[in-house]
Amino acid sequence: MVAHAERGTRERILEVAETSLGEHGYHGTRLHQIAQQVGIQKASLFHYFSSKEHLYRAVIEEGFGETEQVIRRVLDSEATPLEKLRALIDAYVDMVAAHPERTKILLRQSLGDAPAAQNQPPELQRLMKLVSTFITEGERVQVFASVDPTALVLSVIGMVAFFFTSAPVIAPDWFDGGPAEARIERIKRHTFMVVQRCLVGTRDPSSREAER
Amino acid sequence: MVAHAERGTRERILEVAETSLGEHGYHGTRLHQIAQQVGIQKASLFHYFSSKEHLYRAVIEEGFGETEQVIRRVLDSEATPLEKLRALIDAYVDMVAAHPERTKILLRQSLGDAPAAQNQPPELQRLMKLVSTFITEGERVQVFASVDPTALVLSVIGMVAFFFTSAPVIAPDWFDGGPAEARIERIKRHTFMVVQRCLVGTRDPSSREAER
DNA sequence: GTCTATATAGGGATAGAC
DNA sequence: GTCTATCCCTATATAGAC
Repeated sequence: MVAHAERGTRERILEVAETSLGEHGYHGTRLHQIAQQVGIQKASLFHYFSSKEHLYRAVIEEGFGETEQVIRRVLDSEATPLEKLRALIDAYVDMVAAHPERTKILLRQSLGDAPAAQNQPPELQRLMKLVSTFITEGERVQVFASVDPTALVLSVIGMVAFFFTSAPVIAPDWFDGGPAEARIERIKRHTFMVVQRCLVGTRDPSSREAER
Repeated sequence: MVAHAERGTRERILEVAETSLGEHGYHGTRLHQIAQQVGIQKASLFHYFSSKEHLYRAVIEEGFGETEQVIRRVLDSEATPLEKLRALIDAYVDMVAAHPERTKILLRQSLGDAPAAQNQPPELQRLMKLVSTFITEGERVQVFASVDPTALVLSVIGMVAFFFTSAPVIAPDWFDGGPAEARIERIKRHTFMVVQRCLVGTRDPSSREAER
């Protein structure tokens, strides 16, 4: 929102840490390297974050906070459920594409990459609820076909995250073919296709219009 | 296939290591703990594997080898493409359910959880090709609708893996409700539903029967 | 093949000057 | 608020006896 040509050291640390945590995971991340990339000494990190674990928390919270805002903005908008669905997927895919490291952290987090105690991230669960409630509501109003909403949301999160984080490794030909925008479009289209066929389903749209 | 009441120490190490690597990732895994769980001294591990990295490779190879066998068996069987599709999903879901740790390793591996050099696992890429070729073939013979086969395979891998590895953390209510068998069935049904709607698509089955 | 003991290194974290 | 120096611990790996 604000032009920040001059970002504070704290922000730079968070940014570099996000990349490193995504790339190497919590245990694979070296504070030494973060400091080096920021251009300060390792000891100086401890002026901003009292421990590696605190730094990790800060990164997580920033990432999820932003994601949640994006989701909420879409859900609170004035639009039909189907439009919201598309907007939701668009926004999510854009976010993942713009911040693949953040997505990797999300995936790692849900694989149990955390330092012991804090394995249950309330942020993630809250996000889940938010979206699956939307789908349940759509079902209730008979706009969506009846499916397991949680399963569907999990599917989409897993699928899209997998596209951007794992596909480069296990299907490089597919991923690297063409420019980034084309890839993003392709993934949006595919994802929406899948969701739509599940939620609007086998009945074709024309017959559904008549239904109401 | 063979009754193995007496397994060698090497096998026990591999088993324990698989669990630990799945749970904590490469960098989070402590050889000390593996040894402890096996019931030997840490130093004894080095009699079987010359380094942590070699142990990691061995675990990976064993896991993927078995997975590939399962997939091949299904693809080589005598069955219609649609039956194979269902068998493929069933087999994959069963495998993931039986070895969630192995699946976590797969996910971690594709997130880049490897010790530097070996980031490109040929096993994974080979597996991908195997399945997407099957789908392409089905398309060519006009049994399947025309979709991006790679995207679809990635979707299924990502989705199912996510169900078993991440859902327990981010949607515990959904995951833990009821006995394991019911959960596995639920996931199979959902996954097949998604794939079927994508591949067999909007045309309904009755009209397709007439087609051939 | 398994042990005890030890080498060696690297990583997180602190102390204290500037 | 950033630095240098250093503490302390833990982790991988090796040496060599049994």
